[in-house]
Amino acid sequence: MATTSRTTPSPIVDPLTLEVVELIGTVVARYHEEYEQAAAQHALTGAQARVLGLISMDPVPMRKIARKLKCEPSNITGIVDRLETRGLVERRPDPADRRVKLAAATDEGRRTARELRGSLDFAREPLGRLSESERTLLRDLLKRMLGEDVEL
Amino acid sequence: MATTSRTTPSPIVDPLTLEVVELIGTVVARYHEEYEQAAAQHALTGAQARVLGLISMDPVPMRKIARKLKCEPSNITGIVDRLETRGLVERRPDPADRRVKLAAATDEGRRTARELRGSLDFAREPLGRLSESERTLLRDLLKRMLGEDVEL
DNA sequence: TATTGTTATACTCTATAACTATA
DNA sequence: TATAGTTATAGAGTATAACAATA
Repeated sequence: MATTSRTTPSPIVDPLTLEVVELIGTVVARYHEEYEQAAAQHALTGAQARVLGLISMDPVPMRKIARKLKCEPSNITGIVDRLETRGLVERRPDPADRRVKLAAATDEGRRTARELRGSLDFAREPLGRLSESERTLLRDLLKRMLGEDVEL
Repeated sequence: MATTSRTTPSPIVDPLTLEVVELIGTVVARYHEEYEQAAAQHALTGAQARVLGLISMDPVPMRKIARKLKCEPSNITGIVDRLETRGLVERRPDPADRRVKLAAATDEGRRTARELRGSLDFAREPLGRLSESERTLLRDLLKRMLGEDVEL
């Protein structure tokens, strides 16, 4: 212990809400940890894994990837460069607009993306502790929390 | 296309679980977005805000900060350097062990940390959509999910 | 003129390894 | 010898600004 600095619990938020926020913080930390770990198993960074996952179904214009990842388009250039060097992604022209380049997963890229999804333990480990009805409840609560109108 | 049968070791996950995982992904994204935004309002990076929040109550040894943030100790040096330059953090000797340096928030650092907590809308905005009983339910579900034994 | 992707630049975060000063 | 913190280094992500090709 050190200085006796009393910290004021800022805005008036009830203890229950604070507890839920803290729990969500724990979930967020756990989620990220597992995601980075799964990516690392394939020698990918988190950003690379996210981009690969994003384009693994259909080719996506560079600009659109940036919007989805909420970052500047110039960053995507580098990330796709590294994925392309590894043979997981390739750039294709867009027949409709010659300014656009589509980032598309190669066969190996799709395989890696699939394995990546599979190795995400988050579905099994923590969620496995809940029964089906509990998972349904959790789903509806999260949906309501995120703005979707769900009857509970 | 891999013709071998070992294509996907991914476990058969039911649609409900997948939906919950996806929802959690959305929560994680929203949480991060808000956190970075709150940090940016104080011209801090996410890592800086996390460190500042961590030491805002009591001084913490550099090594311990690294453990909490799950990163290498050498990284903390730089982050604390930048916080120190801004006058938000100071390094203090540990009377008990002269090898140890304690990172401690200054008065301004504590004020910033408090404002940071206050500007985290995550408590108000999404959680505000839930009633108190729903929040209680969510809390218990998250607790169970995270391993704490709770009777539901 | 506006948009797409890229390049160049600078900063931060990250891990690794080597160093110092203590223990 | 072992530990705490630092330095040096390199790679990656990020934002900004300027650029070429295309619309």
